[in-house]
Amino acid sequence: MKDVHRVLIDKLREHSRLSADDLIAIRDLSFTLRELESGEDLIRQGESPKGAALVVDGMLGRYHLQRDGRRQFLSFHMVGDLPDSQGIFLERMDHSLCAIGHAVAAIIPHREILRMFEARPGLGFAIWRETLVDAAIFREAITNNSARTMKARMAHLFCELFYRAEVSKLTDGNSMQLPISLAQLGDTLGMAIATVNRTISLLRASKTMDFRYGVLTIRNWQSLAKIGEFDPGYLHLKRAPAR
Amino acid sequence: MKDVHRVLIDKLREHSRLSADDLIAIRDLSFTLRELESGEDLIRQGESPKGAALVVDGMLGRYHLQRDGRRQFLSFHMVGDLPDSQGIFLERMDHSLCAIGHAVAAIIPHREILRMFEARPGLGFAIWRETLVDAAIFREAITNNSARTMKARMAHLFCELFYRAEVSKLTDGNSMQLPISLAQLGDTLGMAIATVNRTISLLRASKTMDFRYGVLTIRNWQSLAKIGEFDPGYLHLKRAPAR
DNA sequence: CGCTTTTTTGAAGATGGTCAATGGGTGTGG
DNA sequence: CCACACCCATTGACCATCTTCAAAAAAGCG
Repeated sequence: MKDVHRVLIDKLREHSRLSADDLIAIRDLSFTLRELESGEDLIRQGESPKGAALVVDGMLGRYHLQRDGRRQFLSFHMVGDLPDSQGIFLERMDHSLCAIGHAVAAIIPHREILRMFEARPGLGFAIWRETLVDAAIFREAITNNSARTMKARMAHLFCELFYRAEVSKLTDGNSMQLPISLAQLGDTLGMAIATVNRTISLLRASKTMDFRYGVLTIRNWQSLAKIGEFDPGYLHLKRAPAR
Repeated sequence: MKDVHRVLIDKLREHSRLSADDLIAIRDLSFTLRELESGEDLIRQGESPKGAALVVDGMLGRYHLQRDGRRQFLSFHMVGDLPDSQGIFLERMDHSLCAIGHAVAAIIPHREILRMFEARPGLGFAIWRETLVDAAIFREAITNNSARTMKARMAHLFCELFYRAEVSKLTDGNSMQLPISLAQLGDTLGMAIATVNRTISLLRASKTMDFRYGVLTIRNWQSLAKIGEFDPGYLHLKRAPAR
């Protein structure tokens, strides 16, 4: 069984110093586990959650549901992320949250989180910081989907996901689990599924990466990062991987 | 002379209740005024600001500077906004901030803001909430630039700007100041300048809006909102305009 | 009033979307 | 164990849209 509190602690320690009292405060948080099958929604646009989700296993994705029923994916979240921490202060969800592949989330009641913030402001600042990095990732997505070529766009997304996974020790050598379909990639990068396929073929041909069976493999990080114009500064990480 | 503290108080009151002590804490904040001419940078990508800017007059814009020198605008900020409040917790700027037309900003030292958060957590929550709405606006921009037609994209941007301006009482009837060039609109929406012009012509022809001489005029809000698929929910405003 | 910047318009070409068909892999039920 | 069905990936062809390039008109500025 996974230590849920530990997952949060490790995540916050990626950038913030936690005191002994901070650790106690985190360990005091209660939660309920929720297991999700691939594609299942954890919360939907318009709803008002009473708790915040912590990714404990697998991956979650945020998406806007459009009028015509199509989806626009906004971001992907891995173990340790708090993908709907905004719900603590914003009443209604302006987007939905679903499982990308099989996933497990711990739901922590807002009221306990707020109590923790009052008692230990530093923890509030640490989580605030998380939400700010989130925003930086959104900003980068705006630029990615608005100003880059299809090839660069896709390379950038893969670079970001792999880099973040590596920082959180979720990679396996040069590979990582990424149980996402081409259609979902299209809904993320704003391209038609045919283009997604052709673009992936191009990247494969360039020997910089491979993506098959829900597994992303990096073959040449330097080249891939160059193609995707990937500069990890916007992730605001203190402890960057060696690459 | 404008009352800088009042600008911030009014902004926070758009969604948060402030106590008498909160008001005192805000009034205790010191600041330095900075006047910017059109296009001038307030802070650049990579720098580490020591204070946060509050828009006191005019408009500021955030943008990514790309390798090839082109810009991608990320958001626009009006009187009352704190466009770089993220700088309080994130060391380095991952984007730049410039004046859109003539503008005035008040720079408030981070250290005083942090002291205020410790003393009055509720004010921290109010500003945190601001940064979360910011993130929601970024999310909407991802969807806008990735999944909408050129016409819808532009209509949506104009709807958002006008709606936000109206909430902050910055409109003049059906018009607002928007001293932005077509080239900048292109760098915002991810379209070539020729397309920007042709798209604006389309919207003009539809009698839903006009945009000339740095002034945006709404002629038919309902239609424009429909064209842009604009639903203000993501702005998380408590007090919505009558429209 | 002359200069610069911005807007406007036209035409050609590139790019990506749409549509349609094929193939591979997996799971189910007979 | 095989047949079938379904989902997803793959590929090709055509077409619509947007970008690029170029040039003229209009507006802003000293």
